[in-house]
Amino acid sequence: MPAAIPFEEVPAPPWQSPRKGLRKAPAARQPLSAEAVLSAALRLVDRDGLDALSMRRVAQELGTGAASLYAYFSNKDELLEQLLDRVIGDIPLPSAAAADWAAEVKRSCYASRAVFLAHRDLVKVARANIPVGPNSLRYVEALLAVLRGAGIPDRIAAWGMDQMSLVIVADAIEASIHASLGRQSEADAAPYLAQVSEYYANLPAEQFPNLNAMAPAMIEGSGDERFEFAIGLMVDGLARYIKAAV
Amino acid sequence: MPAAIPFEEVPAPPWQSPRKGLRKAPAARQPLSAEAVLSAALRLVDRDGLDALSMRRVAQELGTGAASLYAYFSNKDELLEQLLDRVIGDIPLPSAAAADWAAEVKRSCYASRAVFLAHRDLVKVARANIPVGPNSLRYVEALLAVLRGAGIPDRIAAWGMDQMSLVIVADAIEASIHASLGRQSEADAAPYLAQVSEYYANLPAEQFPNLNAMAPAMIEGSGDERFEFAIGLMVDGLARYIKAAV
DNA sequence: ACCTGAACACCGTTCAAGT
DNA sequence: ACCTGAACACCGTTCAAGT
Repeated sequence: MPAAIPFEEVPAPPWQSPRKGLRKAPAARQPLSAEAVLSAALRLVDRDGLDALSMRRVAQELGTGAASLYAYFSNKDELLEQLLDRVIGDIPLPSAAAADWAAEVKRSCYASRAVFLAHRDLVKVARANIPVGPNSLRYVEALLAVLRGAGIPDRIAAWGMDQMSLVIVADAIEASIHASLGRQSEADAAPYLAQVSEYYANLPAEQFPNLNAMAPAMIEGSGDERFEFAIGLMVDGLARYIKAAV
Repeated sequence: MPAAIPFEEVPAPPWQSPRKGLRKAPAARQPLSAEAVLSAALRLVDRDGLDALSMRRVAQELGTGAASLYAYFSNKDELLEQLLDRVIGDIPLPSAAAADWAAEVKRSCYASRAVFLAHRDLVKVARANIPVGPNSLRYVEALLAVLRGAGIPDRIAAWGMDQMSLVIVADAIEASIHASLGRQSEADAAPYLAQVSEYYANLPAEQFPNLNAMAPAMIEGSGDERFEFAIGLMVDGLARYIKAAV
C-alpha cells in the first residue's frame, strides 16, 4: 500500500482560496495539527458515518472547541476534501507495465471502490470531477499512464477517466447508502430486494407491462456484478478508440 | 410535455414508512396541501438553490410554521423525494416506436439531463437507484419498453438503465456545481479551465509527465460533448448485447 | 502568535396547547 | 381534527478576549 503524500508536496491550485491559518505543523508540544484533525475526523466517519462529522464533534474528539479547527482548515468543505484525498492515498496505483491494460484498469476500479467502501459514506463528499489533492493527482497520473500506454488518444483518455471516476463514486455512494440501511451483505439485502421485485410485479398491468415482466430481472445480480458490468461497458468502450495498431 | 402523475395513482411501496399525516387534500378553504408545499419548495430551489431549501423557509413561503409541513410529509427527505419525482414528470417519455432505438435512448438521456439542469442543483437529492415515485416509474417503464423492444436481454436492460440514470444524475450534479460557481456558459468557464490546464502543465515533471502532456486534453470539450461521449459509450455498449437477429 | 468561550444566525423535528 | 408557537438539540462560522 502506497504512503499518502502530504498536501505540502504539491503546489496549491491557484483557483482555491488560501487557508487563512497555519501552513506548517505547529511546535511539537502542540497536540493539534492538520494531521491530527484529519485522523480524528476519519475516526469519527468510520465509527458513525459522514452525517456524524461536525466541526464540533471533531473538536470534541480532540479535546478542544470547534473554533480551533479553523486554524488548519478554512472551512468544513476543505477539511472534507483533504480527508477524501487522504483516503484516496490508500488506493494502490495501477501499473502501466501490466500485460493486459484493460484488466489492469478494471482491477484498479474495483480497488478504488473497495477503498471508498471501507470508510462508510465518506465517498459522498466526492463531487466536482477535477482532482486537486496530491493523492488524487498521483492516482490520476498513474491511470493516465496506463490509458496512454494502451494507445488511447489523449482526449478520449481524459474523458474516459472522468467517466470511470464518476461511475466508481456514484456506485460507491449507492452501495454506502444500502450499507447504512443495514443491507451490507447480499443476505441482508435479499428480503428488501424481494419486496422491491414484488412491488414491480404488482404494479397495474395496463400501465406497467415491462416493469411487471422484468420484476425478477430488476433485482438480479449483486452490487459487485452490477459494478463489474458498468466498468466493463466503459473500459471495453474505450478500447474501441485505440489507434490502429502498428 | 406529459402531465405529472400524482402520488396517489400508484400504490405506496411497502418498505417505506407511511406518512403520519393527511393522505388526501384538505378542505378547499385550506391554503395548505402537499401540492402547495411542493410548489413552494420548487420555487425556492429554482430561485436560491437546494441549500436554501429548509423546512422553515418553505413554511415561511406559505405563511405558516415549519411544523405544519409535517402533516403532509413525514420528514424533509420525503418532501425532497416527491419534489424530484415531480420534476422527473417533466421529462418527455421515449417512444418504443422510434425507428432507431439507440438514437431514441440517447435523445432521452439528453432530455433528462436538460430537465434536471433547469432546476439548479435539485438533482443532488437523487441518490439510491431504485425508482419509486409515480413519474419515475412511468419513465422507467417507457425506457424499458425501448430497450426490450430493441432485443436487449432483461438483465442487461435492467443493469444498463441503472447505469444510464447514474451517469445522467452524476453528470447533472457536476454541471449544477459548475453552474453554481458562476460557470454556466462555456465562455464563463473558459478562464477557470485555462487555470486548471496551466496547473496541470506546471506540476513537477518527474512526478507528473502524463498530466503535463495532457494538460490541454484534460479540459477539452464542453460539458455537452463529454456527456454525449459518456452516453455513447453506454448505449453502444448495450447494443453489443442484442440477441442474434432473426 | 496562538487559542477558545461565547455568541450569531441558522437547522430538523417534536409536542403540548390551542382552535 | 387540524394547526402551530415554542422548545429541544443540534449546526458552521466569527470574533472579542484571553494567554
